Amino acid sequence: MHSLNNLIIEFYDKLSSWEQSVVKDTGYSLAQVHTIEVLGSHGPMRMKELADRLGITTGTLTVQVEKLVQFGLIVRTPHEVDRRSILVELTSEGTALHKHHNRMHLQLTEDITRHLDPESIKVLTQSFEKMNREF
Amino acid sequence: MHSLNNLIIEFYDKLSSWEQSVVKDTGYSLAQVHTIEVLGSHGPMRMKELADRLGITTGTLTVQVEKLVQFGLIVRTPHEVDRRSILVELTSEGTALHKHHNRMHLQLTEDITRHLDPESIKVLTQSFEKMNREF
DNA sequence: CCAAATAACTTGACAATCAAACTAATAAAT
DNA sequence: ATTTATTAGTTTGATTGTCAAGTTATTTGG
Repeated sequence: MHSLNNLIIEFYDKLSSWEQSVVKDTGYSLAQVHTIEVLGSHGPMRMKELADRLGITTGTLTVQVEKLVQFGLIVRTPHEVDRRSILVELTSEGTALHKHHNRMHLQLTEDITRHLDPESIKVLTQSFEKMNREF
Repeated sequence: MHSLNNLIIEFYDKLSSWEQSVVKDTGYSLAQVHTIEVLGSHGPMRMKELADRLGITTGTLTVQVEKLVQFGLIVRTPHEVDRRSILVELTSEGTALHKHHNRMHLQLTEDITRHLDPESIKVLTQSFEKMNREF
């Protein structure tokens, strides 16, 4: 258990470093790419929901979104029923960035699992499913 | 492979959120606790090495270390042979913080793996070992 | 209908960060 | 051995990410 704990911490650290270097190559900041990632994987959403998912306040997000709009990565559209809200969604350029980032992630997953046999990958997948449920 | 990739991303996200909330409870910042963690798990080291491990510049670290010294979590001692260098190490209070944080991590690991059978834990451990080697 | 809650925005104040310039010490080259 | 280049750490100035608190517009609940 102790060693598994250390391995998880090490895994997390290495993933952080990897993410940082991959993001740097895009020319956008970590916070910016993270925002794109959330929108890309969950679809358009309100400011409030996006802020919650990112773990930041809506005040911070307002500024962040402003920049991403200027970059042409996202657009703001009024919410159809709630006029207080606005929907944030990716432009085609934002979608392209998300897809690119996703491909990097997939490539990493392939790279780090290349010495695992099919049975281990199966157990690993099931274990991640169970662990993710317990957070 | 695709689903494993998504599970890893989800795992990473959840671990990030967990870390953020656990760190917030300590009253110290994420960057500060991270510094303590590295010193706690690798022992005293020079500024340069610490900066490299944290993925920041020595300029940033100088400021960061200054604060941690003021908090009484770390101390600076001159390097015995290289007079350009400084060794940074945890005080007993810093060590206590590290131990506390470590216990939180261990508890989390126990919590998220509680529905895994011993054989899965074994495979999971081996898989993490192999994956960590491939980064 | 009105009070309370909610969504987004604005502003002011800090952290954290980097790059570049700087000092001191060591290592390398000739 | 003397000079040159490299390395360790610090300082400074600018930028980014962040929050808390206050603002406005809208919706919801009593």
